[in-house]
Amino acid sequence: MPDQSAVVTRFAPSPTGFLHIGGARTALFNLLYARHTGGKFLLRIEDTDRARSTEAAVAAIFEGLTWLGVEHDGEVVFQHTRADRHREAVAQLLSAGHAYRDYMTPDELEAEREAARAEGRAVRSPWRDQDPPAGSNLPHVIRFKGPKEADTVIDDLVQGPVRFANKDLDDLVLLRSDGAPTYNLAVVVDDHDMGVTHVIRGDDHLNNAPRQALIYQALGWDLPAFAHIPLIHGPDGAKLSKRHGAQAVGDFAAQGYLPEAMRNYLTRLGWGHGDDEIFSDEQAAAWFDIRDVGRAPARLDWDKLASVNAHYIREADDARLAALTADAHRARGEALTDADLARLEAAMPFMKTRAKTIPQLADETQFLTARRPLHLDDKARATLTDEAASRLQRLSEALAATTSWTDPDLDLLIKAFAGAEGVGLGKIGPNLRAALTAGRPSPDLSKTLAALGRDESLGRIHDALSQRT
RNA sequence: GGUCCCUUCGUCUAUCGGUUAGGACACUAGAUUUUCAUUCUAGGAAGAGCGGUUCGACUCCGCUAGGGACUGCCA
Repeated sequence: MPDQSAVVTRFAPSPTGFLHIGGARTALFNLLYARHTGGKFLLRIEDTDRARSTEAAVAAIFEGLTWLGVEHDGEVVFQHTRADRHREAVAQLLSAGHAYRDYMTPDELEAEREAARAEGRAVRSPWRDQDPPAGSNLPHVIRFKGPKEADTVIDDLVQGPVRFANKDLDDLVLLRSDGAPTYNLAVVVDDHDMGVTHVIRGDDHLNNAPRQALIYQALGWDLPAFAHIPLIHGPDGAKLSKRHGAQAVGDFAAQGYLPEAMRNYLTRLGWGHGDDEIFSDEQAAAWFDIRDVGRAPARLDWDKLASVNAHYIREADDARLAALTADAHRARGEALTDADLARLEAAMPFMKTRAKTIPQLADETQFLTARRPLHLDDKARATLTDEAASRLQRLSEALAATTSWTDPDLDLLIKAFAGAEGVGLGKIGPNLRAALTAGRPSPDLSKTLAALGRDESLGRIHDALSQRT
């Protein structure tokens, strides 16, 4: 016997563009709440507006959610396939006197809208309380006939109780003149039929909630719990848009953020669990309660996102990071060899602590994939005096002679060499580094040598020596 | 214009009437250091304003200001 009290949440995007980061967070909160309560998380595509919905947008939503790791339970519901069921609900409303046919022309509607705005009242149709015109074959929409007295209170899980006066609510269009159902009708019917118990969505829908609640009541259905979460804003506090650098989840993927970092960051944005900043998916599910979500819109903070990302990069598998970093190199037009790939992976344990994003990791590993001969700049050449060059030559010979080309041993070798030469590392490091990387950032010299390998290292030193003027 | 929502360090947040208002990111200073980073230590930084309620308000109420959403035969 199914548990009648089990929680069912859903994410219901409309496929009219990319998957917005705010939508992604809404999906994440729905997922988290479902996991927290042991319930189900469903996905529904709100494509009742056939003209604006596209296949590409549907694909972008699936792709974005998959990348983020927000996986739904059960089959995806496409809202437009349920139009007959929606019309059935409207027929029920009509026969019960909770809906009416509205024959206003576009011009009449426009005039009424202006009048209503000027008078500071809700839009009203004269057909609400009038018999259909003669013939009644005329084009018309079907509107909900809501009560005009009393109040409707939405006991929102995030916003608290919110009271709306019914007289301020206009009569929603349920069916368009072509017979197609509208959003406000479809959400109610679908959420009910899908058994949704908790409607968690952006707070841009808070004003729709009372109208939808009235439809539930007219249909004789129980109301789900509502939770309207604040939207995500850009760093400047304005609604997130293109000029903020990213708004689609695909943008974040392309900019080198890891999905697990995005989940952590997005969960923490607008929600908190004491002082916890970094937490696993399991912890998030265990701690997350929709009631703890904040009521104020949160701003996207690139620095903090980068910091969280840096943490997850350090935790990530080396082979996975090497592959992502290789992709970033290729995206810059570099052709990588198998040797490059091998070096990338071997170097990852100590390279991944140096970057906050994948593109940065590509920057940091440039010294690995650069092609011989590396070109020394004037300054580097100038530092390669006769004395420095002959010392570098001796170091090269010492390196060539070693039988253990590993980080700790190379480190010992360099220090022993400096001791034998009677100079500090400062007399050796800069020249060796210039020869090895030609100014590119690189880790400890011993690590740089180890990552490059014996042949490449020796070759680069040889190249540098031959560039003396 | 109308309806509704929001307001703690620069940012994300903790606090659920009594705290030196805590943490994280960012920032500043110092230490470490063969480049660039990292790491470590220390530091500055907040309750929008005004009235109430209360022995006592960041926490409760009201007003003001500022931000935002909606006001579609879009979702």
